[in-house]
Amino acid sequence: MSQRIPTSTAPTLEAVAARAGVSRATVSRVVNNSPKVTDEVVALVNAAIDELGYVPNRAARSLASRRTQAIALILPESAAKVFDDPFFSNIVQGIALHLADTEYTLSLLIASETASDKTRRYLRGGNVDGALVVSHHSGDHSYTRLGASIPLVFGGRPLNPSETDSYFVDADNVEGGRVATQHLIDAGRTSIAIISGPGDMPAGVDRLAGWRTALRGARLDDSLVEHGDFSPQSGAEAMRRLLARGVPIDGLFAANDQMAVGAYSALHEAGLSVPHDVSVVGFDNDKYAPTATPPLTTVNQSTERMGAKMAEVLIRLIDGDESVPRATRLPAELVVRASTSRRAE
Amino acid sequence: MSQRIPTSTAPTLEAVAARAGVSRATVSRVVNNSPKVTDEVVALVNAAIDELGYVPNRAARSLASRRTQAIALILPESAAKVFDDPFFSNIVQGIALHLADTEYTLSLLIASETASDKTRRYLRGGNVDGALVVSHHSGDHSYTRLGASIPLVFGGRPLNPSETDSYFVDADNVEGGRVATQHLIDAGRTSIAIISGPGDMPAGVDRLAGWRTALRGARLDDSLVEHGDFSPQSGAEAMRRLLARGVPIDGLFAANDQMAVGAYSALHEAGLSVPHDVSVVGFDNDKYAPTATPPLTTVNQSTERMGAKMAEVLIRLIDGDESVPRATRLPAELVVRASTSRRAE
DNA sequence: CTGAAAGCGCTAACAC
DNA sequence: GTGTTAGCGCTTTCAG
Repeated sequence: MSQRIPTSTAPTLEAVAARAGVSRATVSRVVNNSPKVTDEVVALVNAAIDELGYVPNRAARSLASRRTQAIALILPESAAKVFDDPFFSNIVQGIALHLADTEYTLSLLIASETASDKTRRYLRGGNVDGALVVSHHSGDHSYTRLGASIPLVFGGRPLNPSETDSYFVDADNVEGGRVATQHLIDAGRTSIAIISGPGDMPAGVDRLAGWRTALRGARLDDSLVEHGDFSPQSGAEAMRRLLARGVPIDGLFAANDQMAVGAYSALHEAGLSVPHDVSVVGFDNDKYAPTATPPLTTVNQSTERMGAKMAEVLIRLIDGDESVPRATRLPAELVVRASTSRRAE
Repeated sequence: MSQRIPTSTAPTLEAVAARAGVSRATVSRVVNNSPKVTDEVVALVNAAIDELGYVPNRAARSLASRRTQAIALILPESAAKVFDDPFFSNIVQGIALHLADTEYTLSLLIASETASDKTRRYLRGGNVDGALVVSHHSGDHSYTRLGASIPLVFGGRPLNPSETDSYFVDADNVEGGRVATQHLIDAGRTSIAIISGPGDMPAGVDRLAGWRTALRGARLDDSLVEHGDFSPQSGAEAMRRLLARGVPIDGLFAANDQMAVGAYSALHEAGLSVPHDVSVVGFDNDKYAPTATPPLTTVNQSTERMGAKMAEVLIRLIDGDESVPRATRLPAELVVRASTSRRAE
């Protein structure tokens, strides 16, 4: 009554073999879709499998084949805020959904920076066939070295060019920033500021680069730059600093939606209306964007698709596919909402 | 160049044994903290482990010990919205953080209702030592049967009393509902309505029961009930129906924050002010609560702690702890904000 | 195309 | 306390 009896009900491959009147090797072949088995035998074995409700034991399989059929997702952020951020949520979701169609299992590792040693051991211990590393910060590319012992795919490009030999998938931040800014330009805005991200985060750097490209292309001033840390508060503060410069501003590109919304309040304080006085474009198309007042024009980077793509690339890597490019960039598309409008002539 | 060479660098237990001059069994004992090993030998073995950078192979260990050191988290919701909901995000986080202190690994399973057969197979295939099942809906207790073959812990109590023999951890919704309502009563409110959840969701039912208990205790009318589906829209609609009854209402308890916020707009339409005319209490203390206008008084159910508790209970179950109670209820605490005020005399 | 045999790396009785 | 001996359930050469 009190012991957990080992599930004697779990049929083994051997039982299936006996039931089907073949050898264990053959059953194994069928289970693994080996092409070299007669159709008849396949049917026979499958019947036995169904009758017995056989499910292969993953540990045994993994021990014998030296593959785990599992991949790790490492979230090195300060754990406390990991899931608050829609960015992470969506990535996880994209990964999970992609994996649902495969035989792979997802192991979630929240590696607080201090525990990253434990994490390393885990990854090197043959627990997973590969790992996905996601972070907003670039420092977390400290995992890079592990790439030698196990396939690794990063979400977001590495900041450091010397680490350019790691695999990553990233939104096309440069192009996204360019398109966002061009939209402002096309609407007749001529004094366009940016609230950029921290200088050590590739996403921020790249979006800034896109903004600059667009402005230079239109021969407009590209000196209206302030930095935030992607939080709404920092967006509001950056906006105040921009306004304090005394230069009239009629367009704003914020490197993410949260800062854009923060900027809203600073603009409001200053008696400026959005989009009339200042048109605003954000980035991310997170769930606050459509419900902001006014709804925010932004760049959609489909984080979910990014997660799926990361999983896809990793699996190809695990399968030894040599043709996978180091960098995969996902297209960024503009989503126009009410925060931008043509400038009245 | 093109093959993924098996990590020949991974030292085995045998190598450690040789290095330390002991048997493999002894190394195994040390690795597993067996009490019956001399301190000297332990030191010797650990030294060898460090020098070699030995990491036990999980598959082998699991095959031999018949334990996987992994647990599954099953999210049976329509996958699309799983991570949008802070409820899930926080639970996952709580689980992940708790597990970080253990030897257990978390496998994420997003089981779309249709795929639940694949999920069952997975769970029965000896892939995990136990599983956590989280859902807003009660139908998902369809996993209950699996409880016989593998330890299972549910998030949220089962709706059906016949399933009362499964393990679950839940917020104390009844008490939470009572406290929320009592707060309104204490503030001098005498006509207190509720926007409850769907009748088939335990959380809704329990919160309603708490509301009723408080009102009856104060001998107040408990007929002002309308149901919503936990969405803001449904909250607004339910509020309109309540107002349409023609009975003056000066207090409202909404079964979750999102419906409370929905009710805000309906009250606003009707020209009623919060908290002056109608004081409002929500439930969940989700992230919209503090930023609503006015900030919402609500019941905090600490979903993150719930996740952690679920993991804790499951692990105790896996360890054969017989003393774990079937039900674990987490205290719900009132968080007072500006949406409630004393009624002017 | 199928079977036989040899492990994968570790744990768990059982002896000593 | 420590070593010996069997496997855990599966994959994988190697024959046939």
